[in-house]
Order: sequence, then C-alpha cells, then structure tokens
Amino acid sequence: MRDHIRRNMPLLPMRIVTTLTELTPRQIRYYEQQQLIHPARTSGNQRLFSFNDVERLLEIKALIEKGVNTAGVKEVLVKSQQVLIAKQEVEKVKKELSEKELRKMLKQQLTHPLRPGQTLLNQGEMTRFFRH
DNA sequence: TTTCTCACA
DNA sequence: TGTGAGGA
Repeated sequence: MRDHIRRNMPLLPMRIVTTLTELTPRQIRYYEQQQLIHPARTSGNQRLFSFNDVERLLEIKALIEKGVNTAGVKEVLVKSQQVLIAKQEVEKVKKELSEKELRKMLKQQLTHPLRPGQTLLNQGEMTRFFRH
C-alpha cells in the first residue's frame, strides 16, 4: 500500500485528534467550517480524521498561535498545496521525457544490436517498460 | 460515553 | 471561541 494512501486513510475519531493536537472539538469543527480540513464521516455522521488531517491541524495550530487568522491560514495551506501539485507536475513531465528517450535508445539497440562501442541498456532500465 | 448540530441571558 | 440543549 502506498504512503499517500496510508496517510489519507480516515481512522481517527475526534477524541484522539483533540488529544494529539491539544485543540478543542469546537476549534476543530470551526476549522472544518472554514474549509481548512476535510475529514471523512462515518455512517453515523461522526468525523474520521486521517494522519494528514492531524498534520494539517498542527500546522493550523502553529499558524493561529503566530496570530494568523483563518483566512491567512487558508491562504498558506492552499499555496503549499499548489506548490506540491506543481512539483508533482514537474516530476511527471520529467519522467515522461526520460521514457521517450529510453524507448529511443531501446529501438536503436534493437535496430543495430551489434554496433560496437555502444553500451547495453541494463535490466533495471528495461523493467521500466513492463510496469502496469 | 462520545460526538453531532444548532443557537446564544 | 465557549457552552449548553437535545438527539443519535
């Protein structure tokens, strides 16, 4: 199971989260109202928080203690998420580019298998074509 | 027992 | 942001 899935699994009830964050339930619900967090719900309408939510709450708490209002907190969180998404995009583009290059190399190697002086693609690189 | 929503002498 | 009511 991958990490971001694990971190986003809704597992923790309100009581655990209040203990972990030292925030009151009132505050946590208020932050949810302000769209700072988006905890899941049980069938009985009880909130279930993920580890990610807890981390977010700790960030929020730190920011609030610095005197930032909820609008400011929201701005910070939205921006950090945008930065994250932007980074992921860059990585994706990078990967796609290197995929193309690898295919090109493989094709050339198959077309001219005995060409002297050319290094073979190693097994590790080859496995990239067989994933998924 | 715990958590939910709603509303405020 | 706190607190109490009333229900699940």
